[in-house]
Amino acid sequence: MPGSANAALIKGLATKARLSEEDRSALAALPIDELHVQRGQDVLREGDRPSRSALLISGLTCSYKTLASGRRQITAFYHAGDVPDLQSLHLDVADNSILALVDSHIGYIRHRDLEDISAKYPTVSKALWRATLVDAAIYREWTTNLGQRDAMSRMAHLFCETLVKQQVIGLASGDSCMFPVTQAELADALGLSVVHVNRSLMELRASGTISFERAELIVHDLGALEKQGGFDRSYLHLRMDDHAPHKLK
Amino acid sequence: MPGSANAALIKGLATKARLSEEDRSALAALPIDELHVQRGQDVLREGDRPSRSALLISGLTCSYKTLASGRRQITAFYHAGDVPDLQSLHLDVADNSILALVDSHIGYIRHRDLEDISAKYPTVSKALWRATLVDAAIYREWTTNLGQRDAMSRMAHLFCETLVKQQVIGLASGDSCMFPVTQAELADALGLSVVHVNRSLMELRASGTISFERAELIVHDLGALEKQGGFDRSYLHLRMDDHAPHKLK
DNA sequence: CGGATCGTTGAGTTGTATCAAGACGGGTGG
DNA sequence: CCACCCGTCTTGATACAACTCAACGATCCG
Repeated sequence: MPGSANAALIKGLATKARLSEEDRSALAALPIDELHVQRGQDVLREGDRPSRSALLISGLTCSYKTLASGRRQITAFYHAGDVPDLQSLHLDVADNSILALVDSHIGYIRHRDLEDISAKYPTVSKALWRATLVDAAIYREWTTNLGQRDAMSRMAHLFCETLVKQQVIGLASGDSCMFPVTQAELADALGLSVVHVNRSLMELRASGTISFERAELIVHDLGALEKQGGFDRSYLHLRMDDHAPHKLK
Repeated sequence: MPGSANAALIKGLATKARLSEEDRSALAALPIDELHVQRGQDVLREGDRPSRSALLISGLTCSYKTLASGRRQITAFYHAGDVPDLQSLHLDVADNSILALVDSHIGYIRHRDLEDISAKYPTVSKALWRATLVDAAIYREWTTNLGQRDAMSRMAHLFCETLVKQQVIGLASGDSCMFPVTQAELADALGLSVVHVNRSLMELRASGTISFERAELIVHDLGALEKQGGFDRSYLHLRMDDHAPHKLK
């Protein structure tokens, strides 16, 4: 189905930047090579020099860094419509890897095509730039999350972020969404041990604010969860204006 | 002295992106309002909607976030030639504050002027974009640092980063540089308590790899420090080609 | 049925935080 | 010039959050 990849791109970008009709039709014409990657497969490896960026059409990916010690830090999760390595457009060698956490559908967009469209449509260029700036804002928030909050709050914060991101792209139903990560992956994202993730998770569940089973996150009390995580969505820089009221609380 | 601010900007950008002669002369003509800020003064506050970005001409600034709990996370340090809030060019409301850690000299560049120059000189636009991408890469590394390394290694990593950044802009003499931060500020950057920063610092000093007194960082054994911190400069995406061999090890 | 992955639990250890207090130095005002 | 204050650094004692190691249970799948 040609164009579905472009639709995902446009939808994702639209949550991060303003797109005119002209921008949309230009983006709709962008050539995108689609392919499937299986769970556990790397989409990009640290040190690569890609000539194209990977759009996530469906599924879930993360970027991560591996240390000499063998430890791993997940630095971000990406959902449908995100371009996890958009920065590779201008940063020649990748400083992180990207991994599919579940079977995913991705689309490759050649850097040359991105540069062409950027040159021709300044507002598209601005939108892409802005998308990378939003990613950066999220990294800042993660740094803060890891540096200042304890295990429970960190986890609550991550769950809030995940829910909101998916609500915005219409992948959540009410206050629940799919989040197919193992506790080991949560541990790597939160800078905690697996055991401690397990305990914090059970504590969160016991408090009645969330359920998290079989890859599904159900938030029973978003207010409580946001409070617990010190979550304030403004760092996501969402464009709420023309976005339908996705049950904005 | 007109132009010294522009020179700082060009020098800083040149470490992060390739600039043609044409780019340089365009940047040299950019209007920049200079002013001094005193130590402890905010250059920008979370929630602001600036219409200009702040170039750091001399001194030291950091970006930080304050939590409801009163805790604070420093998310980055900025040196001469950096533009700490360049992202505000496209991100309307600031999600962090910026603070002068010592008396500093900064220059304001109007967003309108940046947009004009970007429209006219695509390679300048690309250079600015790339500068924000390098910042993002550093945030990713910090997330990893906070999530995966223990106190000593975190600190070693930060010292390596600080030294290398200053070597690149010519502010270091050999393997030492000024780094006028208090231990409390280090604590906020590293996600540690002041007491623990003090102890880790003394341990680092005792190991003979560094000295850190009266705002001066002296690295006696860079190899050992890099090893301790698991430091690999590639995430800084430095352009080493036309940069004089600043004692590149 | 056996193996693999993932989640859960227990026990003991370690890294880091907190609280508290003293030491040092630079600046200010009497 | 001294006395004092304030910010910073240092040190000790204690508490706790999070880690490690180890084992077991539950699923799922071939």
